[in-house]
Amino acid sequence: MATLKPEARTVVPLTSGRSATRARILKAAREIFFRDGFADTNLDEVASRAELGKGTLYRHFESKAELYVAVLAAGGACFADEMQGEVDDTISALDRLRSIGRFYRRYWTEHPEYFIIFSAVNNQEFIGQLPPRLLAEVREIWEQPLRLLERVIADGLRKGELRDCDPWVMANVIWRSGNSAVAALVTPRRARVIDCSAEALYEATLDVLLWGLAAPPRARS
Amino acid sequence: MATLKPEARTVVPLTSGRSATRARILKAAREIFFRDGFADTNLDEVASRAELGKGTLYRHFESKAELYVAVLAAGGACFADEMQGEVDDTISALDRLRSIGRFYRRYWTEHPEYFIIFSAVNNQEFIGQLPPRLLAEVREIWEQPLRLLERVIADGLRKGELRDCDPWVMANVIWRSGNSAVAALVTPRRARVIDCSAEALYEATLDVLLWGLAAPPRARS
Amino acid sequence: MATLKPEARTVVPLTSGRSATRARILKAAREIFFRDGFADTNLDEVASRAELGKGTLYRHFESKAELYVAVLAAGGACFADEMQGEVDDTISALDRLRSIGRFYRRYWTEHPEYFIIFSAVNNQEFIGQLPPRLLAEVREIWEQPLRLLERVIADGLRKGELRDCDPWVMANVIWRSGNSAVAALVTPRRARVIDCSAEALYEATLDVLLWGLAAPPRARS
Amino acid sequence: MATLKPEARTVVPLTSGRSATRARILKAAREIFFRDGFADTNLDEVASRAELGKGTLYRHFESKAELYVAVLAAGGACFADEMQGEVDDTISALDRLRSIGRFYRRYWTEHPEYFIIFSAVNNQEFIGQLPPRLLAEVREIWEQPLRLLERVIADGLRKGELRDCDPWVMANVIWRSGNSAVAALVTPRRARVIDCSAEALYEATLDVLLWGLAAPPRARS
DNA sequence: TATGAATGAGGATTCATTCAT
DNA sequence: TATGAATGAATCCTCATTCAT
Repeated sequence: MATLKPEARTVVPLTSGRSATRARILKAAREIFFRDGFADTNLDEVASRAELGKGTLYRHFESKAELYVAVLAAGGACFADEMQGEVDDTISALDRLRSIGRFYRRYWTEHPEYFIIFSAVNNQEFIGQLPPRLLAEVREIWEQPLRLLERVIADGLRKGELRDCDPWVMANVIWRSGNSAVAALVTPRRARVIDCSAEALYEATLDVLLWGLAAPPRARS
Repeated sequence: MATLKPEARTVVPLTSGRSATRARILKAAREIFFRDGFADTNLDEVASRAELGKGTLYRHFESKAELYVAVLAAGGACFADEMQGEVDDTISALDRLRSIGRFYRRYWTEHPEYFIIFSAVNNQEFIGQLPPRLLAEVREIWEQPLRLLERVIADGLRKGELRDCDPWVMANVIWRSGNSAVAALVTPRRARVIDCSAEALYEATLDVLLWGLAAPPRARS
Repeated sequence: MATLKPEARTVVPLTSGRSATRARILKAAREIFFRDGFADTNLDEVASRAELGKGTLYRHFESKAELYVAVLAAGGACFADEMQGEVDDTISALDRLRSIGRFYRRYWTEHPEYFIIFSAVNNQEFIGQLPPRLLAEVREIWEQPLRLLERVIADGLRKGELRDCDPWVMANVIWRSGNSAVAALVTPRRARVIDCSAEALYEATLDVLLWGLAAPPRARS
Repeated sequence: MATLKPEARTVVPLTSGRSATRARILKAAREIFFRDGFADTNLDEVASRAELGKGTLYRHFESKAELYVAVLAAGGACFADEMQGEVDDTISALDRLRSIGRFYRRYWTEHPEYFIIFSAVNNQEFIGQLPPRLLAEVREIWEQPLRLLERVIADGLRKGELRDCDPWVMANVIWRSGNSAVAALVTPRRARVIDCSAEALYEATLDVLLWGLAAPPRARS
């Protein structure tokens, strides 16, 4: 409101300027996409939640799909970074997988928006409409965590901790089964088709997958 | 106009009259919903594919959502019936689960439309828009196969074939993980976010789940 | 308002039914396109002038451009028919050209809308945006009068009434010069860039063209 | 800010400062207006082609229309100057008209942008939107060449070289017919409604007009 | 019952113009 | 003076639903 002194200006950038606007749009978009899904999200509402004019959205993102993917990319980048940090190379592959499973649960429970948004893409809700360029971008973002899983599995195989399998295929099995369990965690109970404790479901999924992966004879608790 | 006596209903020719029209609508709707998803399905196209006037749709179904659920119900009824017929009580629980897994794969591969349509609901694509009555209907339809799984698991536990678990929770684990693998089977490769052989993925999922469930010591091939 | 007797219904079609709606849209569109030009025409206004919902326009015409061309086609068909009727084969080619010139003036003065609309296309105002199919349609419509001119000129050449020329090229010369003079007639004086009596301009154009075409020695008034 | 003394203006470097910026805007605007027409021209693109900020446009021109007219004015001033230089008072009026016709062809072929832009105004594409002040400006610019034509014609009449006519009206006839032929020259063939050799059309137009103007008996080649 | 024309709210996107820096 | 981010009115088009016939 009041005129700032020149020096004060360098403090402002956090709440104004191009990147701040972009961040506000992403935040608002994430919230609305999460609540309403891609098809039912109204960009007018995104704009007004971001306290910006509608046109401003288009100065930062070329289209609704582009905005969606940008939200997804932001979430994916975060996720991949944190997941990487979670992996402890000093423990067994099975324990690493278990700790990834715990991280997975914690992360998505704390950021359900990203999961739902990612999930929509993963479930081809609107994949058909996505221009190839954006599809490629989404792929790149989400391939990283899977490659990390693949590496852990390959390591476990080398050390004889795991039953024989194709690491890439098994990474996909874990990823998809894990997602299906997380989906229960982040979906409000009244919106779920089948009623079942999401916590128990998640634990059981993790347990079955680890048992199913482990090489006999067992040395686990 | 007047309520018909039950016997009178069976007299109505199967290829004309109210029920035949309904069937044509359901068929057309199933095809288009499958191809385009709920949001992008245009009822004009459904009507013209059914070779019916658009108004006719509304004489048989109250709304687009109602039509969607009716398609889903038809698919679910079919599925539950066939799945029931597949279960052979003379074999072990693990083998029964494996044979259900095979059936699952075969059924959805032959009827991908139903899977996609079911999947959309399952993934809360538009659950928010579904009136509670329709949601309840969907629930009832899809609970049957899960209850069947639950019974097989409970039986396996009784006979000591399986590791200790909550049958209902484990039925949900299998159901969700299985769905996540089927999703890969019925999604065209170019539309999948992550590239992985769907057949290998399905087999690996089935294998891991069964290993994970089986009680040690193992007696399986 | 009051219920009509069944017999009376057959009288109604002129003001209701699909073709009547189409006609109302064409009329409204012609008026607004005439007044505002293609780019500045608002289809909402067309709809409300036609006393129809906006969506109705799209049940009859696929797009704004399609509607524009339909208006043009209606005008062009009328024009070609009447022009054909105007040609009297018993008189000399020069006199036939003169009478076509008179017809031209009369017709466009009575239907300035069509001229303006045609003119916009002719002056490539939005030709670039026109899908090839529509461009071809426009071409076909407007080629007819030119072919008629070409025939009259060729006939005059055969009879030695006209100076040597390429009939198709000369038809184009007359058509374009004629149009440029008609443009003055149908443009309100205040909107014209250069102030000049439109009537005198038209007469002088006709006179110069005919003199310029006639073979010497002259036998004209 | 303050009014500069006339001498001071010539001191401003030609490649920087206010007038150079203005020139760059005009050049960019001319190119884009030419390619896209008034309605479809995007000022963002003009600014970026001029390698200037968008706001800068508004420091030099009050509005899009104002910019359009400025482009037009620049072209018109050029044209009038060169046309004036082309007229050779030592030859006959008919020959002077013919040489103007040649100049006309050459000039517009070399500067199609100006012609298209001028043409758009001439064809009232957006005359309705033009504030009266700008319309007056356009009029003044384009009246000069017509007055020059008028003088040549009046001279020809005085010397008995031309058939009797109103010089101002006839100047308008030549101007409009000439424009209609130039239009063919500067319009890419695929964009023309009617297909006809533009060169032949131009020559034929010139020929017919001169024959039509010349007083009999003829003494022309 | 079947029809299909009509509806109009709704939504994505564009762009000339403004204004704080 | 130059900038370019922000604006928001404007506009084309879609489509689920209604209703007169």
